[in-house]
Amino acid sequence: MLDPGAVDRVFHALADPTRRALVERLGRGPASVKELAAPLPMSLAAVVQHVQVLEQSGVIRTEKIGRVRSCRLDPTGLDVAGRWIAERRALWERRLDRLGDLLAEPDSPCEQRAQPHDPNTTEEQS
Amino acid sequence: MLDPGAVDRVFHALADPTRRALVERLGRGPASVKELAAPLPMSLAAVVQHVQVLEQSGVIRTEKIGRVRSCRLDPTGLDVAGRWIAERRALWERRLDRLGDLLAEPDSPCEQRAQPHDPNTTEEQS
DNA sequence: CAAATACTAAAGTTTTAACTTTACTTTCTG
DNA sequence: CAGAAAGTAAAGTTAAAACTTTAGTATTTG
Repeated sequence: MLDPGAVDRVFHALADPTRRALVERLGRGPASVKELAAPLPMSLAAVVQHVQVLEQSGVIRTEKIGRVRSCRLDPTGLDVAGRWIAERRALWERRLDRLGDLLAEPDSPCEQRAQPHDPNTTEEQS
Repeated sequence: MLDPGAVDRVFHALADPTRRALVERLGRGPASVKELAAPLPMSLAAVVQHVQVLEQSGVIRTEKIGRVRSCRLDPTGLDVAGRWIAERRALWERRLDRLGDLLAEPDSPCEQRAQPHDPNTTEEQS
């Protein structure tokens, strides 16, 4: 259920702004490494390295045809990151639900510090 | 629409495995910095620094009461990352849809090049 | 076939980030 | 009130990443 190594690789891949720019570009369709490098202020070799990181993390897929390596998005990688995030958010919401239950329960068997508490104040956080 | 600075901060924050571990821990409920540090093989000061990165990225919120700083998850940060990912995935799917349309069309005026090689740009020489 | 193209591999440099140590502040607790 | 507890701030150290340069290898193209 979500290989920790895969999670690590994909979040590391997405942490770099250049690599996110590559992903955004590839969202508009496949491109060669040369095309990816064109708008970027760095050497082709640097872009090749970024492409390798993205591929190893499963965020993109590449295929070499002749002397051109064509790159395109692969949803597998983004799914790993998306699922990790969704899981954390789900946990957070479950907790809020349970908290809501406790507050709704007028007579909970919960051994809380029974603070004298103004019944008018609503404790809320946004 | 998704401040690039915010995206950068949150993906940088989530790139570190220790920080993701902190987020996972906080998914099970709030905790002090000391409690967060307990299971980790590093100094308290290091954990404080991680907590600061997480807070500045909007992934967690903290509040200091007396001498203890209490930390809890804040969905705002994860939302930023989640939305960025969802947008890329949406683009990818729209593209597949269009491709499907083209393939379904038996008599399409198929433009060969999906990303037209810009006729204006002269091929670069190095 | 010679030159150009599009990478690729390896090594070195530089920047960034993580982590430590030390010293200090503030807030409890006995 | 003395000392412990829980951070915090700053500086230094170390390790990881990003990027460059150089020197290649296949693969077209004229």
